[in-house]
Amino acid sequence: MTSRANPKSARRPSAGIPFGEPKSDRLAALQAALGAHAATIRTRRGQNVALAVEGSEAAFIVHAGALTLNVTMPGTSRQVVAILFPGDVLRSGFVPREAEGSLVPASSGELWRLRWPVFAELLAKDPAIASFYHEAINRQMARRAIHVAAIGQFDCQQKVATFLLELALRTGTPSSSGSGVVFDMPLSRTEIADYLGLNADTLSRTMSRLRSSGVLNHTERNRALLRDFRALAALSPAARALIDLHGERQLAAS
Amino acid sequence: MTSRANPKSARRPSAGIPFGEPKSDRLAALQAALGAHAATIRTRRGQNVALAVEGSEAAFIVHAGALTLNVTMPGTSRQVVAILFPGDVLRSGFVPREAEGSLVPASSGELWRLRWPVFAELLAKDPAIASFYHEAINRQMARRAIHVAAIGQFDCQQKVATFLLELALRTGTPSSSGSGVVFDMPLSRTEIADYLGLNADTLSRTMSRLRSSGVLNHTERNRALLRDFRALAALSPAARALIDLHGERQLAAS
DNA sequence: CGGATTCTTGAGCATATTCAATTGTGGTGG
DNA sequence: CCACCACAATTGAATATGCTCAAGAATCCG
Repeated sequence: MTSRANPKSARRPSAGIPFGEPKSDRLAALQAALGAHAATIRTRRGQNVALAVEGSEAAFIVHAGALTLNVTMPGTSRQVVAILFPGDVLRSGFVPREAEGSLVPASSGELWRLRWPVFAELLAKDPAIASFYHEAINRQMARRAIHVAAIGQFDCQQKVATFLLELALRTGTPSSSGSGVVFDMPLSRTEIADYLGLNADTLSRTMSRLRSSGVLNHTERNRALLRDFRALAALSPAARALIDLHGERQLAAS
Repeated sequence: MTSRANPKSARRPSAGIPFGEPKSDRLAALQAALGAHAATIRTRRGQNVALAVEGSEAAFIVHAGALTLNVTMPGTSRQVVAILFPGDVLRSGFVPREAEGSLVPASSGELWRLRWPVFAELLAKDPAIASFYHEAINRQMARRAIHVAAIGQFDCQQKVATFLLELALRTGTPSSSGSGVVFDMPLSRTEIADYLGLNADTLSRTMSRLRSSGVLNHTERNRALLRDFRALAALSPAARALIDLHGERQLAAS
């Protein structure tokens, strides 16, 4: 990982856009290191994953698929606190009690679960696991900072643009037809709205506007084609931060 | 630490309200364990604390005082991502690059700083340090979840009530005159507004309303007297979650 | 193909923002 | 000690942005 305050980091905002590639090799190595300590959970959209194992704290590692981490305060609608993708880590204590926390798969995938004390032990013993964990926490904290800034300061269109950008960077692949990016839409409109602190109606309107302006294009129900990446990036104040964050791995390889 | 999903945790929402007490003993023990590895930084309100040491990542531990962690996306106003109090931990990687991150003391206090690799080493070697760190991350993640829910879903009054509640629980002490709680207001109106994703004008209006309804009372400039804790708690959907989160230490002692 | 769910879209409304004027506070120097 | 300044906080009136509610269209699923 490059150092944070490197005065001139080798980012190329105008050149190739760095899209997330599966880090399956690294996760596979991790799985080997975790050995028999981790329970594998196959996830299916909408089911509820229990945040604790038999009353004790647990650690989760996302292997495949996407999940939403939700919180609901009494009298208000649900808030999607984070969207978890492969490589992300969750400790059940990250969700406040008395807040109706829930972990809900947005698509089918796989999850590894360990009891926290066991995982803590592994963290102390295995430097590779520790490094993975600290990296993951680092990334997730940074992502949350961007998320907080988005829901706190952005207007509706900026929020939506930021969300689409995030999705494109994390799960998108360059489209076969050249200039665009295609990516899955694992979340429903309501879920996206709850993630962005928006009304579902307002969100729908905004996305329609993006579609009619030619930036976006729904091919199928749960799939999107981003026609103009640059135009979308120009709509999101967080574009540079997001590209920097998600392009990190790509940079290391270049 | 109590297990997260203990079916009937021994919380007493209606009985005594658990206010934060200084954990100076635990922090003192930590300081001893950190030994000569940590640099001590005295903070003064408004100064800017560099997030990196000579270009490499750093870890910070708050010993005294309060700090704001800020992020500013181009074209939008600053967002206060978190307010850090004694016992909180920050790794410079938690702040996304390209987001104009800054760490700014809200009051005078003290900060310990280590190079990240050194701290990571200590984490692996010293179980007490590891446990402290994981606890801190746990708490901060949970707090951020509440914060996200607040800026995403709450209306103006709920946001303000939640903020005041958080401050009262984290830094307040029962007032000498009996029923109230007094606490410092380390943040300016603008900073509070940026923390809550509100306009400073709107915030001021809302606080005036709370004051005229008798819940709140400014004694001096940077000090507040919370007259009616229960009334304020009733205004915040996050009240239960916050009390649960900040009352934990108190419970352990009881 | 029908029924349920999700998504879209419009019209009216409410809440928070903007902008500007005013008051209050703290610091500095005469 | 007071006058002065700069800055922070308060408040009002007008505006705008996103929300609510309700109806219709599209999509999914059995």
